[in-house]
Amino acid sequence: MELAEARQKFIEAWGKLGSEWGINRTMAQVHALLLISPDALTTEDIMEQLSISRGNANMTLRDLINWNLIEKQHRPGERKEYFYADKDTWNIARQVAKERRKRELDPVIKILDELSKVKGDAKNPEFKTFNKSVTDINKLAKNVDKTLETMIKADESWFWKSILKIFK
Amino acid sequence: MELAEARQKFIEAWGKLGSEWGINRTMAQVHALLLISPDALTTEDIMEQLSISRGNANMTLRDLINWNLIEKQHRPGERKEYFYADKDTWNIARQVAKERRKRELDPVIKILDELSKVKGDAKNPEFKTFNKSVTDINKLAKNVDKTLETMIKADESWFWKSILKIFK
DNA sequence: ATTAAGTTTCATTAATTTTTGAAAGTTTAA
DNA sequence: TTAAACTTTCAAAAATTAATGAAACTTAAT
Repeated sequence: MELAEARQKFIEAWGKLGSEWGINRTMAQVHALLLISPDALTTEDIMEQLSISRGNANMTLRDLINWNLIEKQHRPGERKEYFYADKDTWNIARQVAKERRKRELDPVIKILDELSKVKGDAKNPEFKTFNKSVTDINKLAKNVDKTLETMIKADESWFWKSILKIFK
Repeated sequence: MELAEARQKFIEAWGKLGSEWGINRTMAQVHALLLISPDALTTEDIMEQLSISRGNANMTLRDLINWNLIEKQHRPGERKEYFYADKDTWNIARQVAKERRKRELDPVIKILDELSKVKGDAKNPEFKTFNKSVTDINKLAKNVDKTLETMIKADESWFWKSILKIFK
């Protein structure tokens, strides 16, 4: 396979995975493109290589910056802005984990905590079932939360060494 | 908070979380409703409680069955079909992990394996960057895959005890 | 065989999400 | 200042995804 074709496939695959996981396809594709670009790219480069509009490119780049996955670079004597992606896969994974935890898991845990407190008649099957499901899911969510917390702080080789050791 | 209100909130929260993770909101809500229902429900019950159409209810229930999250039940002397959700949270988590791994992670690993094999000029920065990103992501994806594999097979208390022990 | 109860399908409609592109806004150098 | 280079915004359009509901289908009891 030619490098050009392989690059294209990578961008597509990353875009597809992104969209299956609630991340807009273009955002994932722009990220993929930057990941395999040795040098920082301009908005124009990105628009051209992915055939997307200026508005779309701009919004997407802003989002990626907010997720801390790419950074703006400036070059002396130039007005243009360049965008560069952090190439450290472990940083990327941690960053994504961090953002999604904050935006999605934490709010749910907050609600589950509240719902765990709801009181009711211990004889009422409807209450019992509700209570058990909520409590159980809450516990699971908290375990996931703690694990993510550790992962976010952890050094990559240590993390996988530890995980894979128990699971060998 | 009243039980009825709490149930409503739970259904909403589960629906929202689902949609953020690429699972259709209605599917997550039907699952939530069944999770907090002590007895199996009919299509009619579900249509009514969530105000959705018969077609939508039917498709959603079929999907949930395919994900192995709910089961059809029949009662002697009755034509109606009843739907009942597995209430074991750990089973649910494993089941979801299993399905998403099969549908989403495995195909990406397959592509990454192919892309890792692409040969190129070791002096070409474009090739070097591509190769490094693909190889690194591939390693990460395989570690995740192994961890999921273990989780899918594991007993809950063992799994969290092991994980949280290293991370305490 | 007929019918009534229940289930499934799928073309159409509705809702949501994403993208466009032109206009407005900013910045910097002359 | 002015104007060129570049960035941002956002209303409208397009694309995608989900939901509806009526008709077709299935099943089982009479």
